Amino acid sequence: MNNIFKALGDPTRLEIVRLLRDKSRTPSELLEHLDVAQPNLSHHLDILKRADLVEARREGQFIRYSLNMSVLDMALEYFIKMKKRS
Amino acid sequence: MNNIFKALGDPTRLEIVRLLRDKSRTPSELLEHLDVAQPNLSHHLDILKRADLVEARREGQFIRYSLNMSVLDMALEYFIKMKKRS
DNA sequence: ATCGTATATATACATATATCAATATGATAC
DNA sequence: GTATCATATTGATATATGTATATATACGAT
Repeated sequence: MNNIFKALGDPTRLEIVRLLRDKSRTPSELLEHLDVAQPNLSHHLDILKRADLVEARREGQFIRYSLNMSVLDMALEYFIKMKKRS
Repeated sequence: MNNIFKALGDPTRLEIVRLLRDKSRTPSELLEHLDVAQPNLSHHLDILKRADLVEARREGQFIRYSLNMSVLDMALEYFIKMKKRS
């Protein structure tokens, strides 16, 4: 659980998640909206992938990244449970 | 927003939040449940406080920490909105 | 079919910075 | 003076970012 938050605890990655919220995108598409170097983006995507927040699937020449909703559900559940106890 | 996640992205702090979910506690009470040195706990509490996740109020000799529910609501909202777009 | 080239993405490496944990010290309330 | 808690400092480790390089795919020419 803390890995999910850790992955979200960076402004660039939070922005990536925001962009993927609308639709799945390729790294090069993401680069158009972000002010980071390409290898840097690649690294952030790797962290998000390892936290299971995003999924990658190859589409020919491209790789398409999308949000993993089930992990986002877990995070949502976390806060819902927190409320219940209070 | 990313500061909230950043604050939650550490196992010790997540455990502190879990403990405060039940009831507000003083640092010395928290220490009974955590395997960290006192100054270390103090530092973690400071991070949580700066992220507005917890509030501190002095009670004589003690300081009582409690969860700030409104910020937790914000986090909850964040994930709810994420779902809506998908 | 393979060779060369362009494009998309990842990896390696170096470096700066941030984070964490431990120890020591300081401040406040009793 | 003692208990509770915070702050400062230090050192180790992790993280973020940039540059350079490598890998994978696509595609056209031969």
